[in-house]
Amino acid sequence: MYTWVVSVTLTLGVAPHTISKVAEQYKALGDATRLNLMLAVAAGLNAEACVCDLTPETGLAQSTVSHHLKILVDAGLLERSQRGKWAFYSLTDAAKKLLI
Amino acid sequence: MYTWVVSVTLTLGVAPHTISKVAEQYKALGDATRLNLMLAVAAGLNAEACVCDLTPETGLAQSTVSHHLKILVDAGLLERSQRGKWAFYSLTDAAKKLLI
DNA sequence: TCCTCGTATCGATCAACTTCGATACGACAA
DNA sequence: TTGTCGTATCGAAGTTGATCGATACGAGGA
Repeated sequence: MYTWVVSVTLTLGVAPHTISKVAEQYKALGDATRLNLMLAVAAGLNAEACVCDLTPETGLAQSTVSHHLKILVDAGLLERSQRGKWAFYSLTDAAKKLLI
Repeated sequence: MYTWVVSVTLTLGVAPHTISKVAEQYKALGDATRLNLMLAVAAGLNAEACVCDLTPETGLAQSTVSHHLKILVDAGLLERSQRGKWAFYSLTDAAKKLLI
């Protein structure tokens, strides 16, 4: 009984093995703290931000913010680039497509 | 230090009090089982499906499927309509906008 | 080299989530 | 009314997740 799977693949272009990856991205965005982090990065100068700026925004511990950022990077929604002592995060193309 | 919040409100149209609602929708989609349920509903005849059809698809217990459907309804992604003994679920407009 | 600062990782704690079986509810048929 | 069938709710068990403080790591400056 995989008829609906075939239909989805054809009409929506979603292959079964990519569903878990998409679910991972949705799950990463499905937390108010992480969604705020994404919006803060998007609103930052040059659409990027470092942990030192993000941490005060959230009111959470620095280790917690770093943990959330890692989840977003693993989901393919953020990119990390080290410049000097600072780590800058920016949105990936996949994130821009997902965020409205 | 709410400058970025204002910026987001203006450029993306996301008011702070709606962020948690959006996060709830993303969280609802951030589960492979629920994402499959959404796709199964979308691929169903007339873009709707009843629990009796959905349960065999997932391989999970009927009570578990019913629980996931409730989460999707609470998030505003599915609509429930009772017809006779059967409960039919269909996608809301919000869900159609979120799913690519 | 040694120290400082920004960031990541670790371990623990508490809350939230997923799943199940059992059971209750509601609509229809006999 | 009584029984059956589809669905929702409940309670419990095990898993996952969010958060923190402490600490380790790494780059730059003194």
